[in-house]
Amino acid sequence: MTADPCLPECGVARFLSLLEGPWATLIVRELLRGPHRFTELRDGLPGISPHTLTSRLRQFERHGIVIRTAYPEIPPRVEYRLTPLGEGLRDVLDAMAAWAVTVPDGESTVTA
Amino acid sequence: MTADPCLPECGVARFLSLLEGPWATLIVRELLRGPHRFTELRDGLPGISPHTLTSRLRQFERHGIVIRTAYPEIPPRVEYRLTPLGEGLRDVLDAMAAWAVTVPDGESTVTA
DNA sequence: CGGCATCCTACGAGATACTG
DNA sequence: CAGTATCTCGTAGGATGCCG
Repeated sequence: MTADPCLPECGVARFLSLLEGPWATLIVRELLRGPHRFTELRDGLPGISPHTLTSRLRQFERHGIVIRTAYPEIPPRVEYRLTPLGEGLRDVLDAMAAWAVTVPDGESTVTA
Repeated sequence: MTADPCLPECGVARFLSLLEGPWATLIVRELLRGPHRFTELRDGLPGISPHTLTSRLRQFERHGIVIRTAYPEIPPRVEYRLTPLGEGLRDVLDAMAAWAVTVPDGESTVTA
C-alpha cells in the first residue's frame, strides 16, 4: 500500500485504512452489542492479546469510532462505547455476515 | 488469530478469513466493474506488485470468488471474472463506501 | 482491573529479475 | 502479455512482565 497520509478518495479504501487488521472488525462486532469493558472484550475475542486489543482500541479512539470512558473507582473500570460514526458500521458488518452465509462450507483450505 | 482450519461460525469472521489483506478487497472492487485482464487489474491498482496480485487472485480462485480464463492466443490473454459468489460482495463493498462518506476528513493521522 | 513496555514472529506486500 | 522466483521489509499481532 502507498500509505497515503490522507484518507483515500475511494470509499472502500477509506474503510480499509480505518479497519486495518483482522481483529479490528471483530472488535467492532463486539462493540455493536453494546458498551463493553476491557476484559469483556477480551473474553469475547478468544485469542486476542491485550496488546492488540489496546492497540486497535486506541486507533478507533483517534478515528472517532469509539469513546473511552474511565471511571476513577476502585477497582478501576473502563468502558468502550461506539460513537454514532462507529454505530454506522453495523450496516457493513451486516452485509459481511449476509454474504458469508452464501459461502459454501469446506472449500477453504484444501478442497482435497 | 487462532488460524482455524475451517471457516469460522461468525459471518463477519468468515468474510475476514477470505478477504485478508488490504489489497484483496480493492481487487474485488475492480472486478465488480466487470471482467479484467491481468494488466488492467494492475493498472487499476496503483502500487500493487504482480506478486501480490497473483497471490490474491489465486486465493480468490481457490475460494470460488473469481474464475480465471486463459485464452491460448498470441499474445496470451487471461481474463478474471467474478463468480456469482464474488458478485455477492457488491453489497458489502457498497456498505463500506456508504459508511466511508460519513467519516469526517482529516481526522486520520495526526489531528494536530 | 486495565493497561503499557519490550521483544519476537508471521505474513502480506514491494522490488527486481527472469520465463512461456 | 501474464506470470513465477527470490529476497527483503513493514506492520499486525503474540508472549511475557510490570505498573497505577
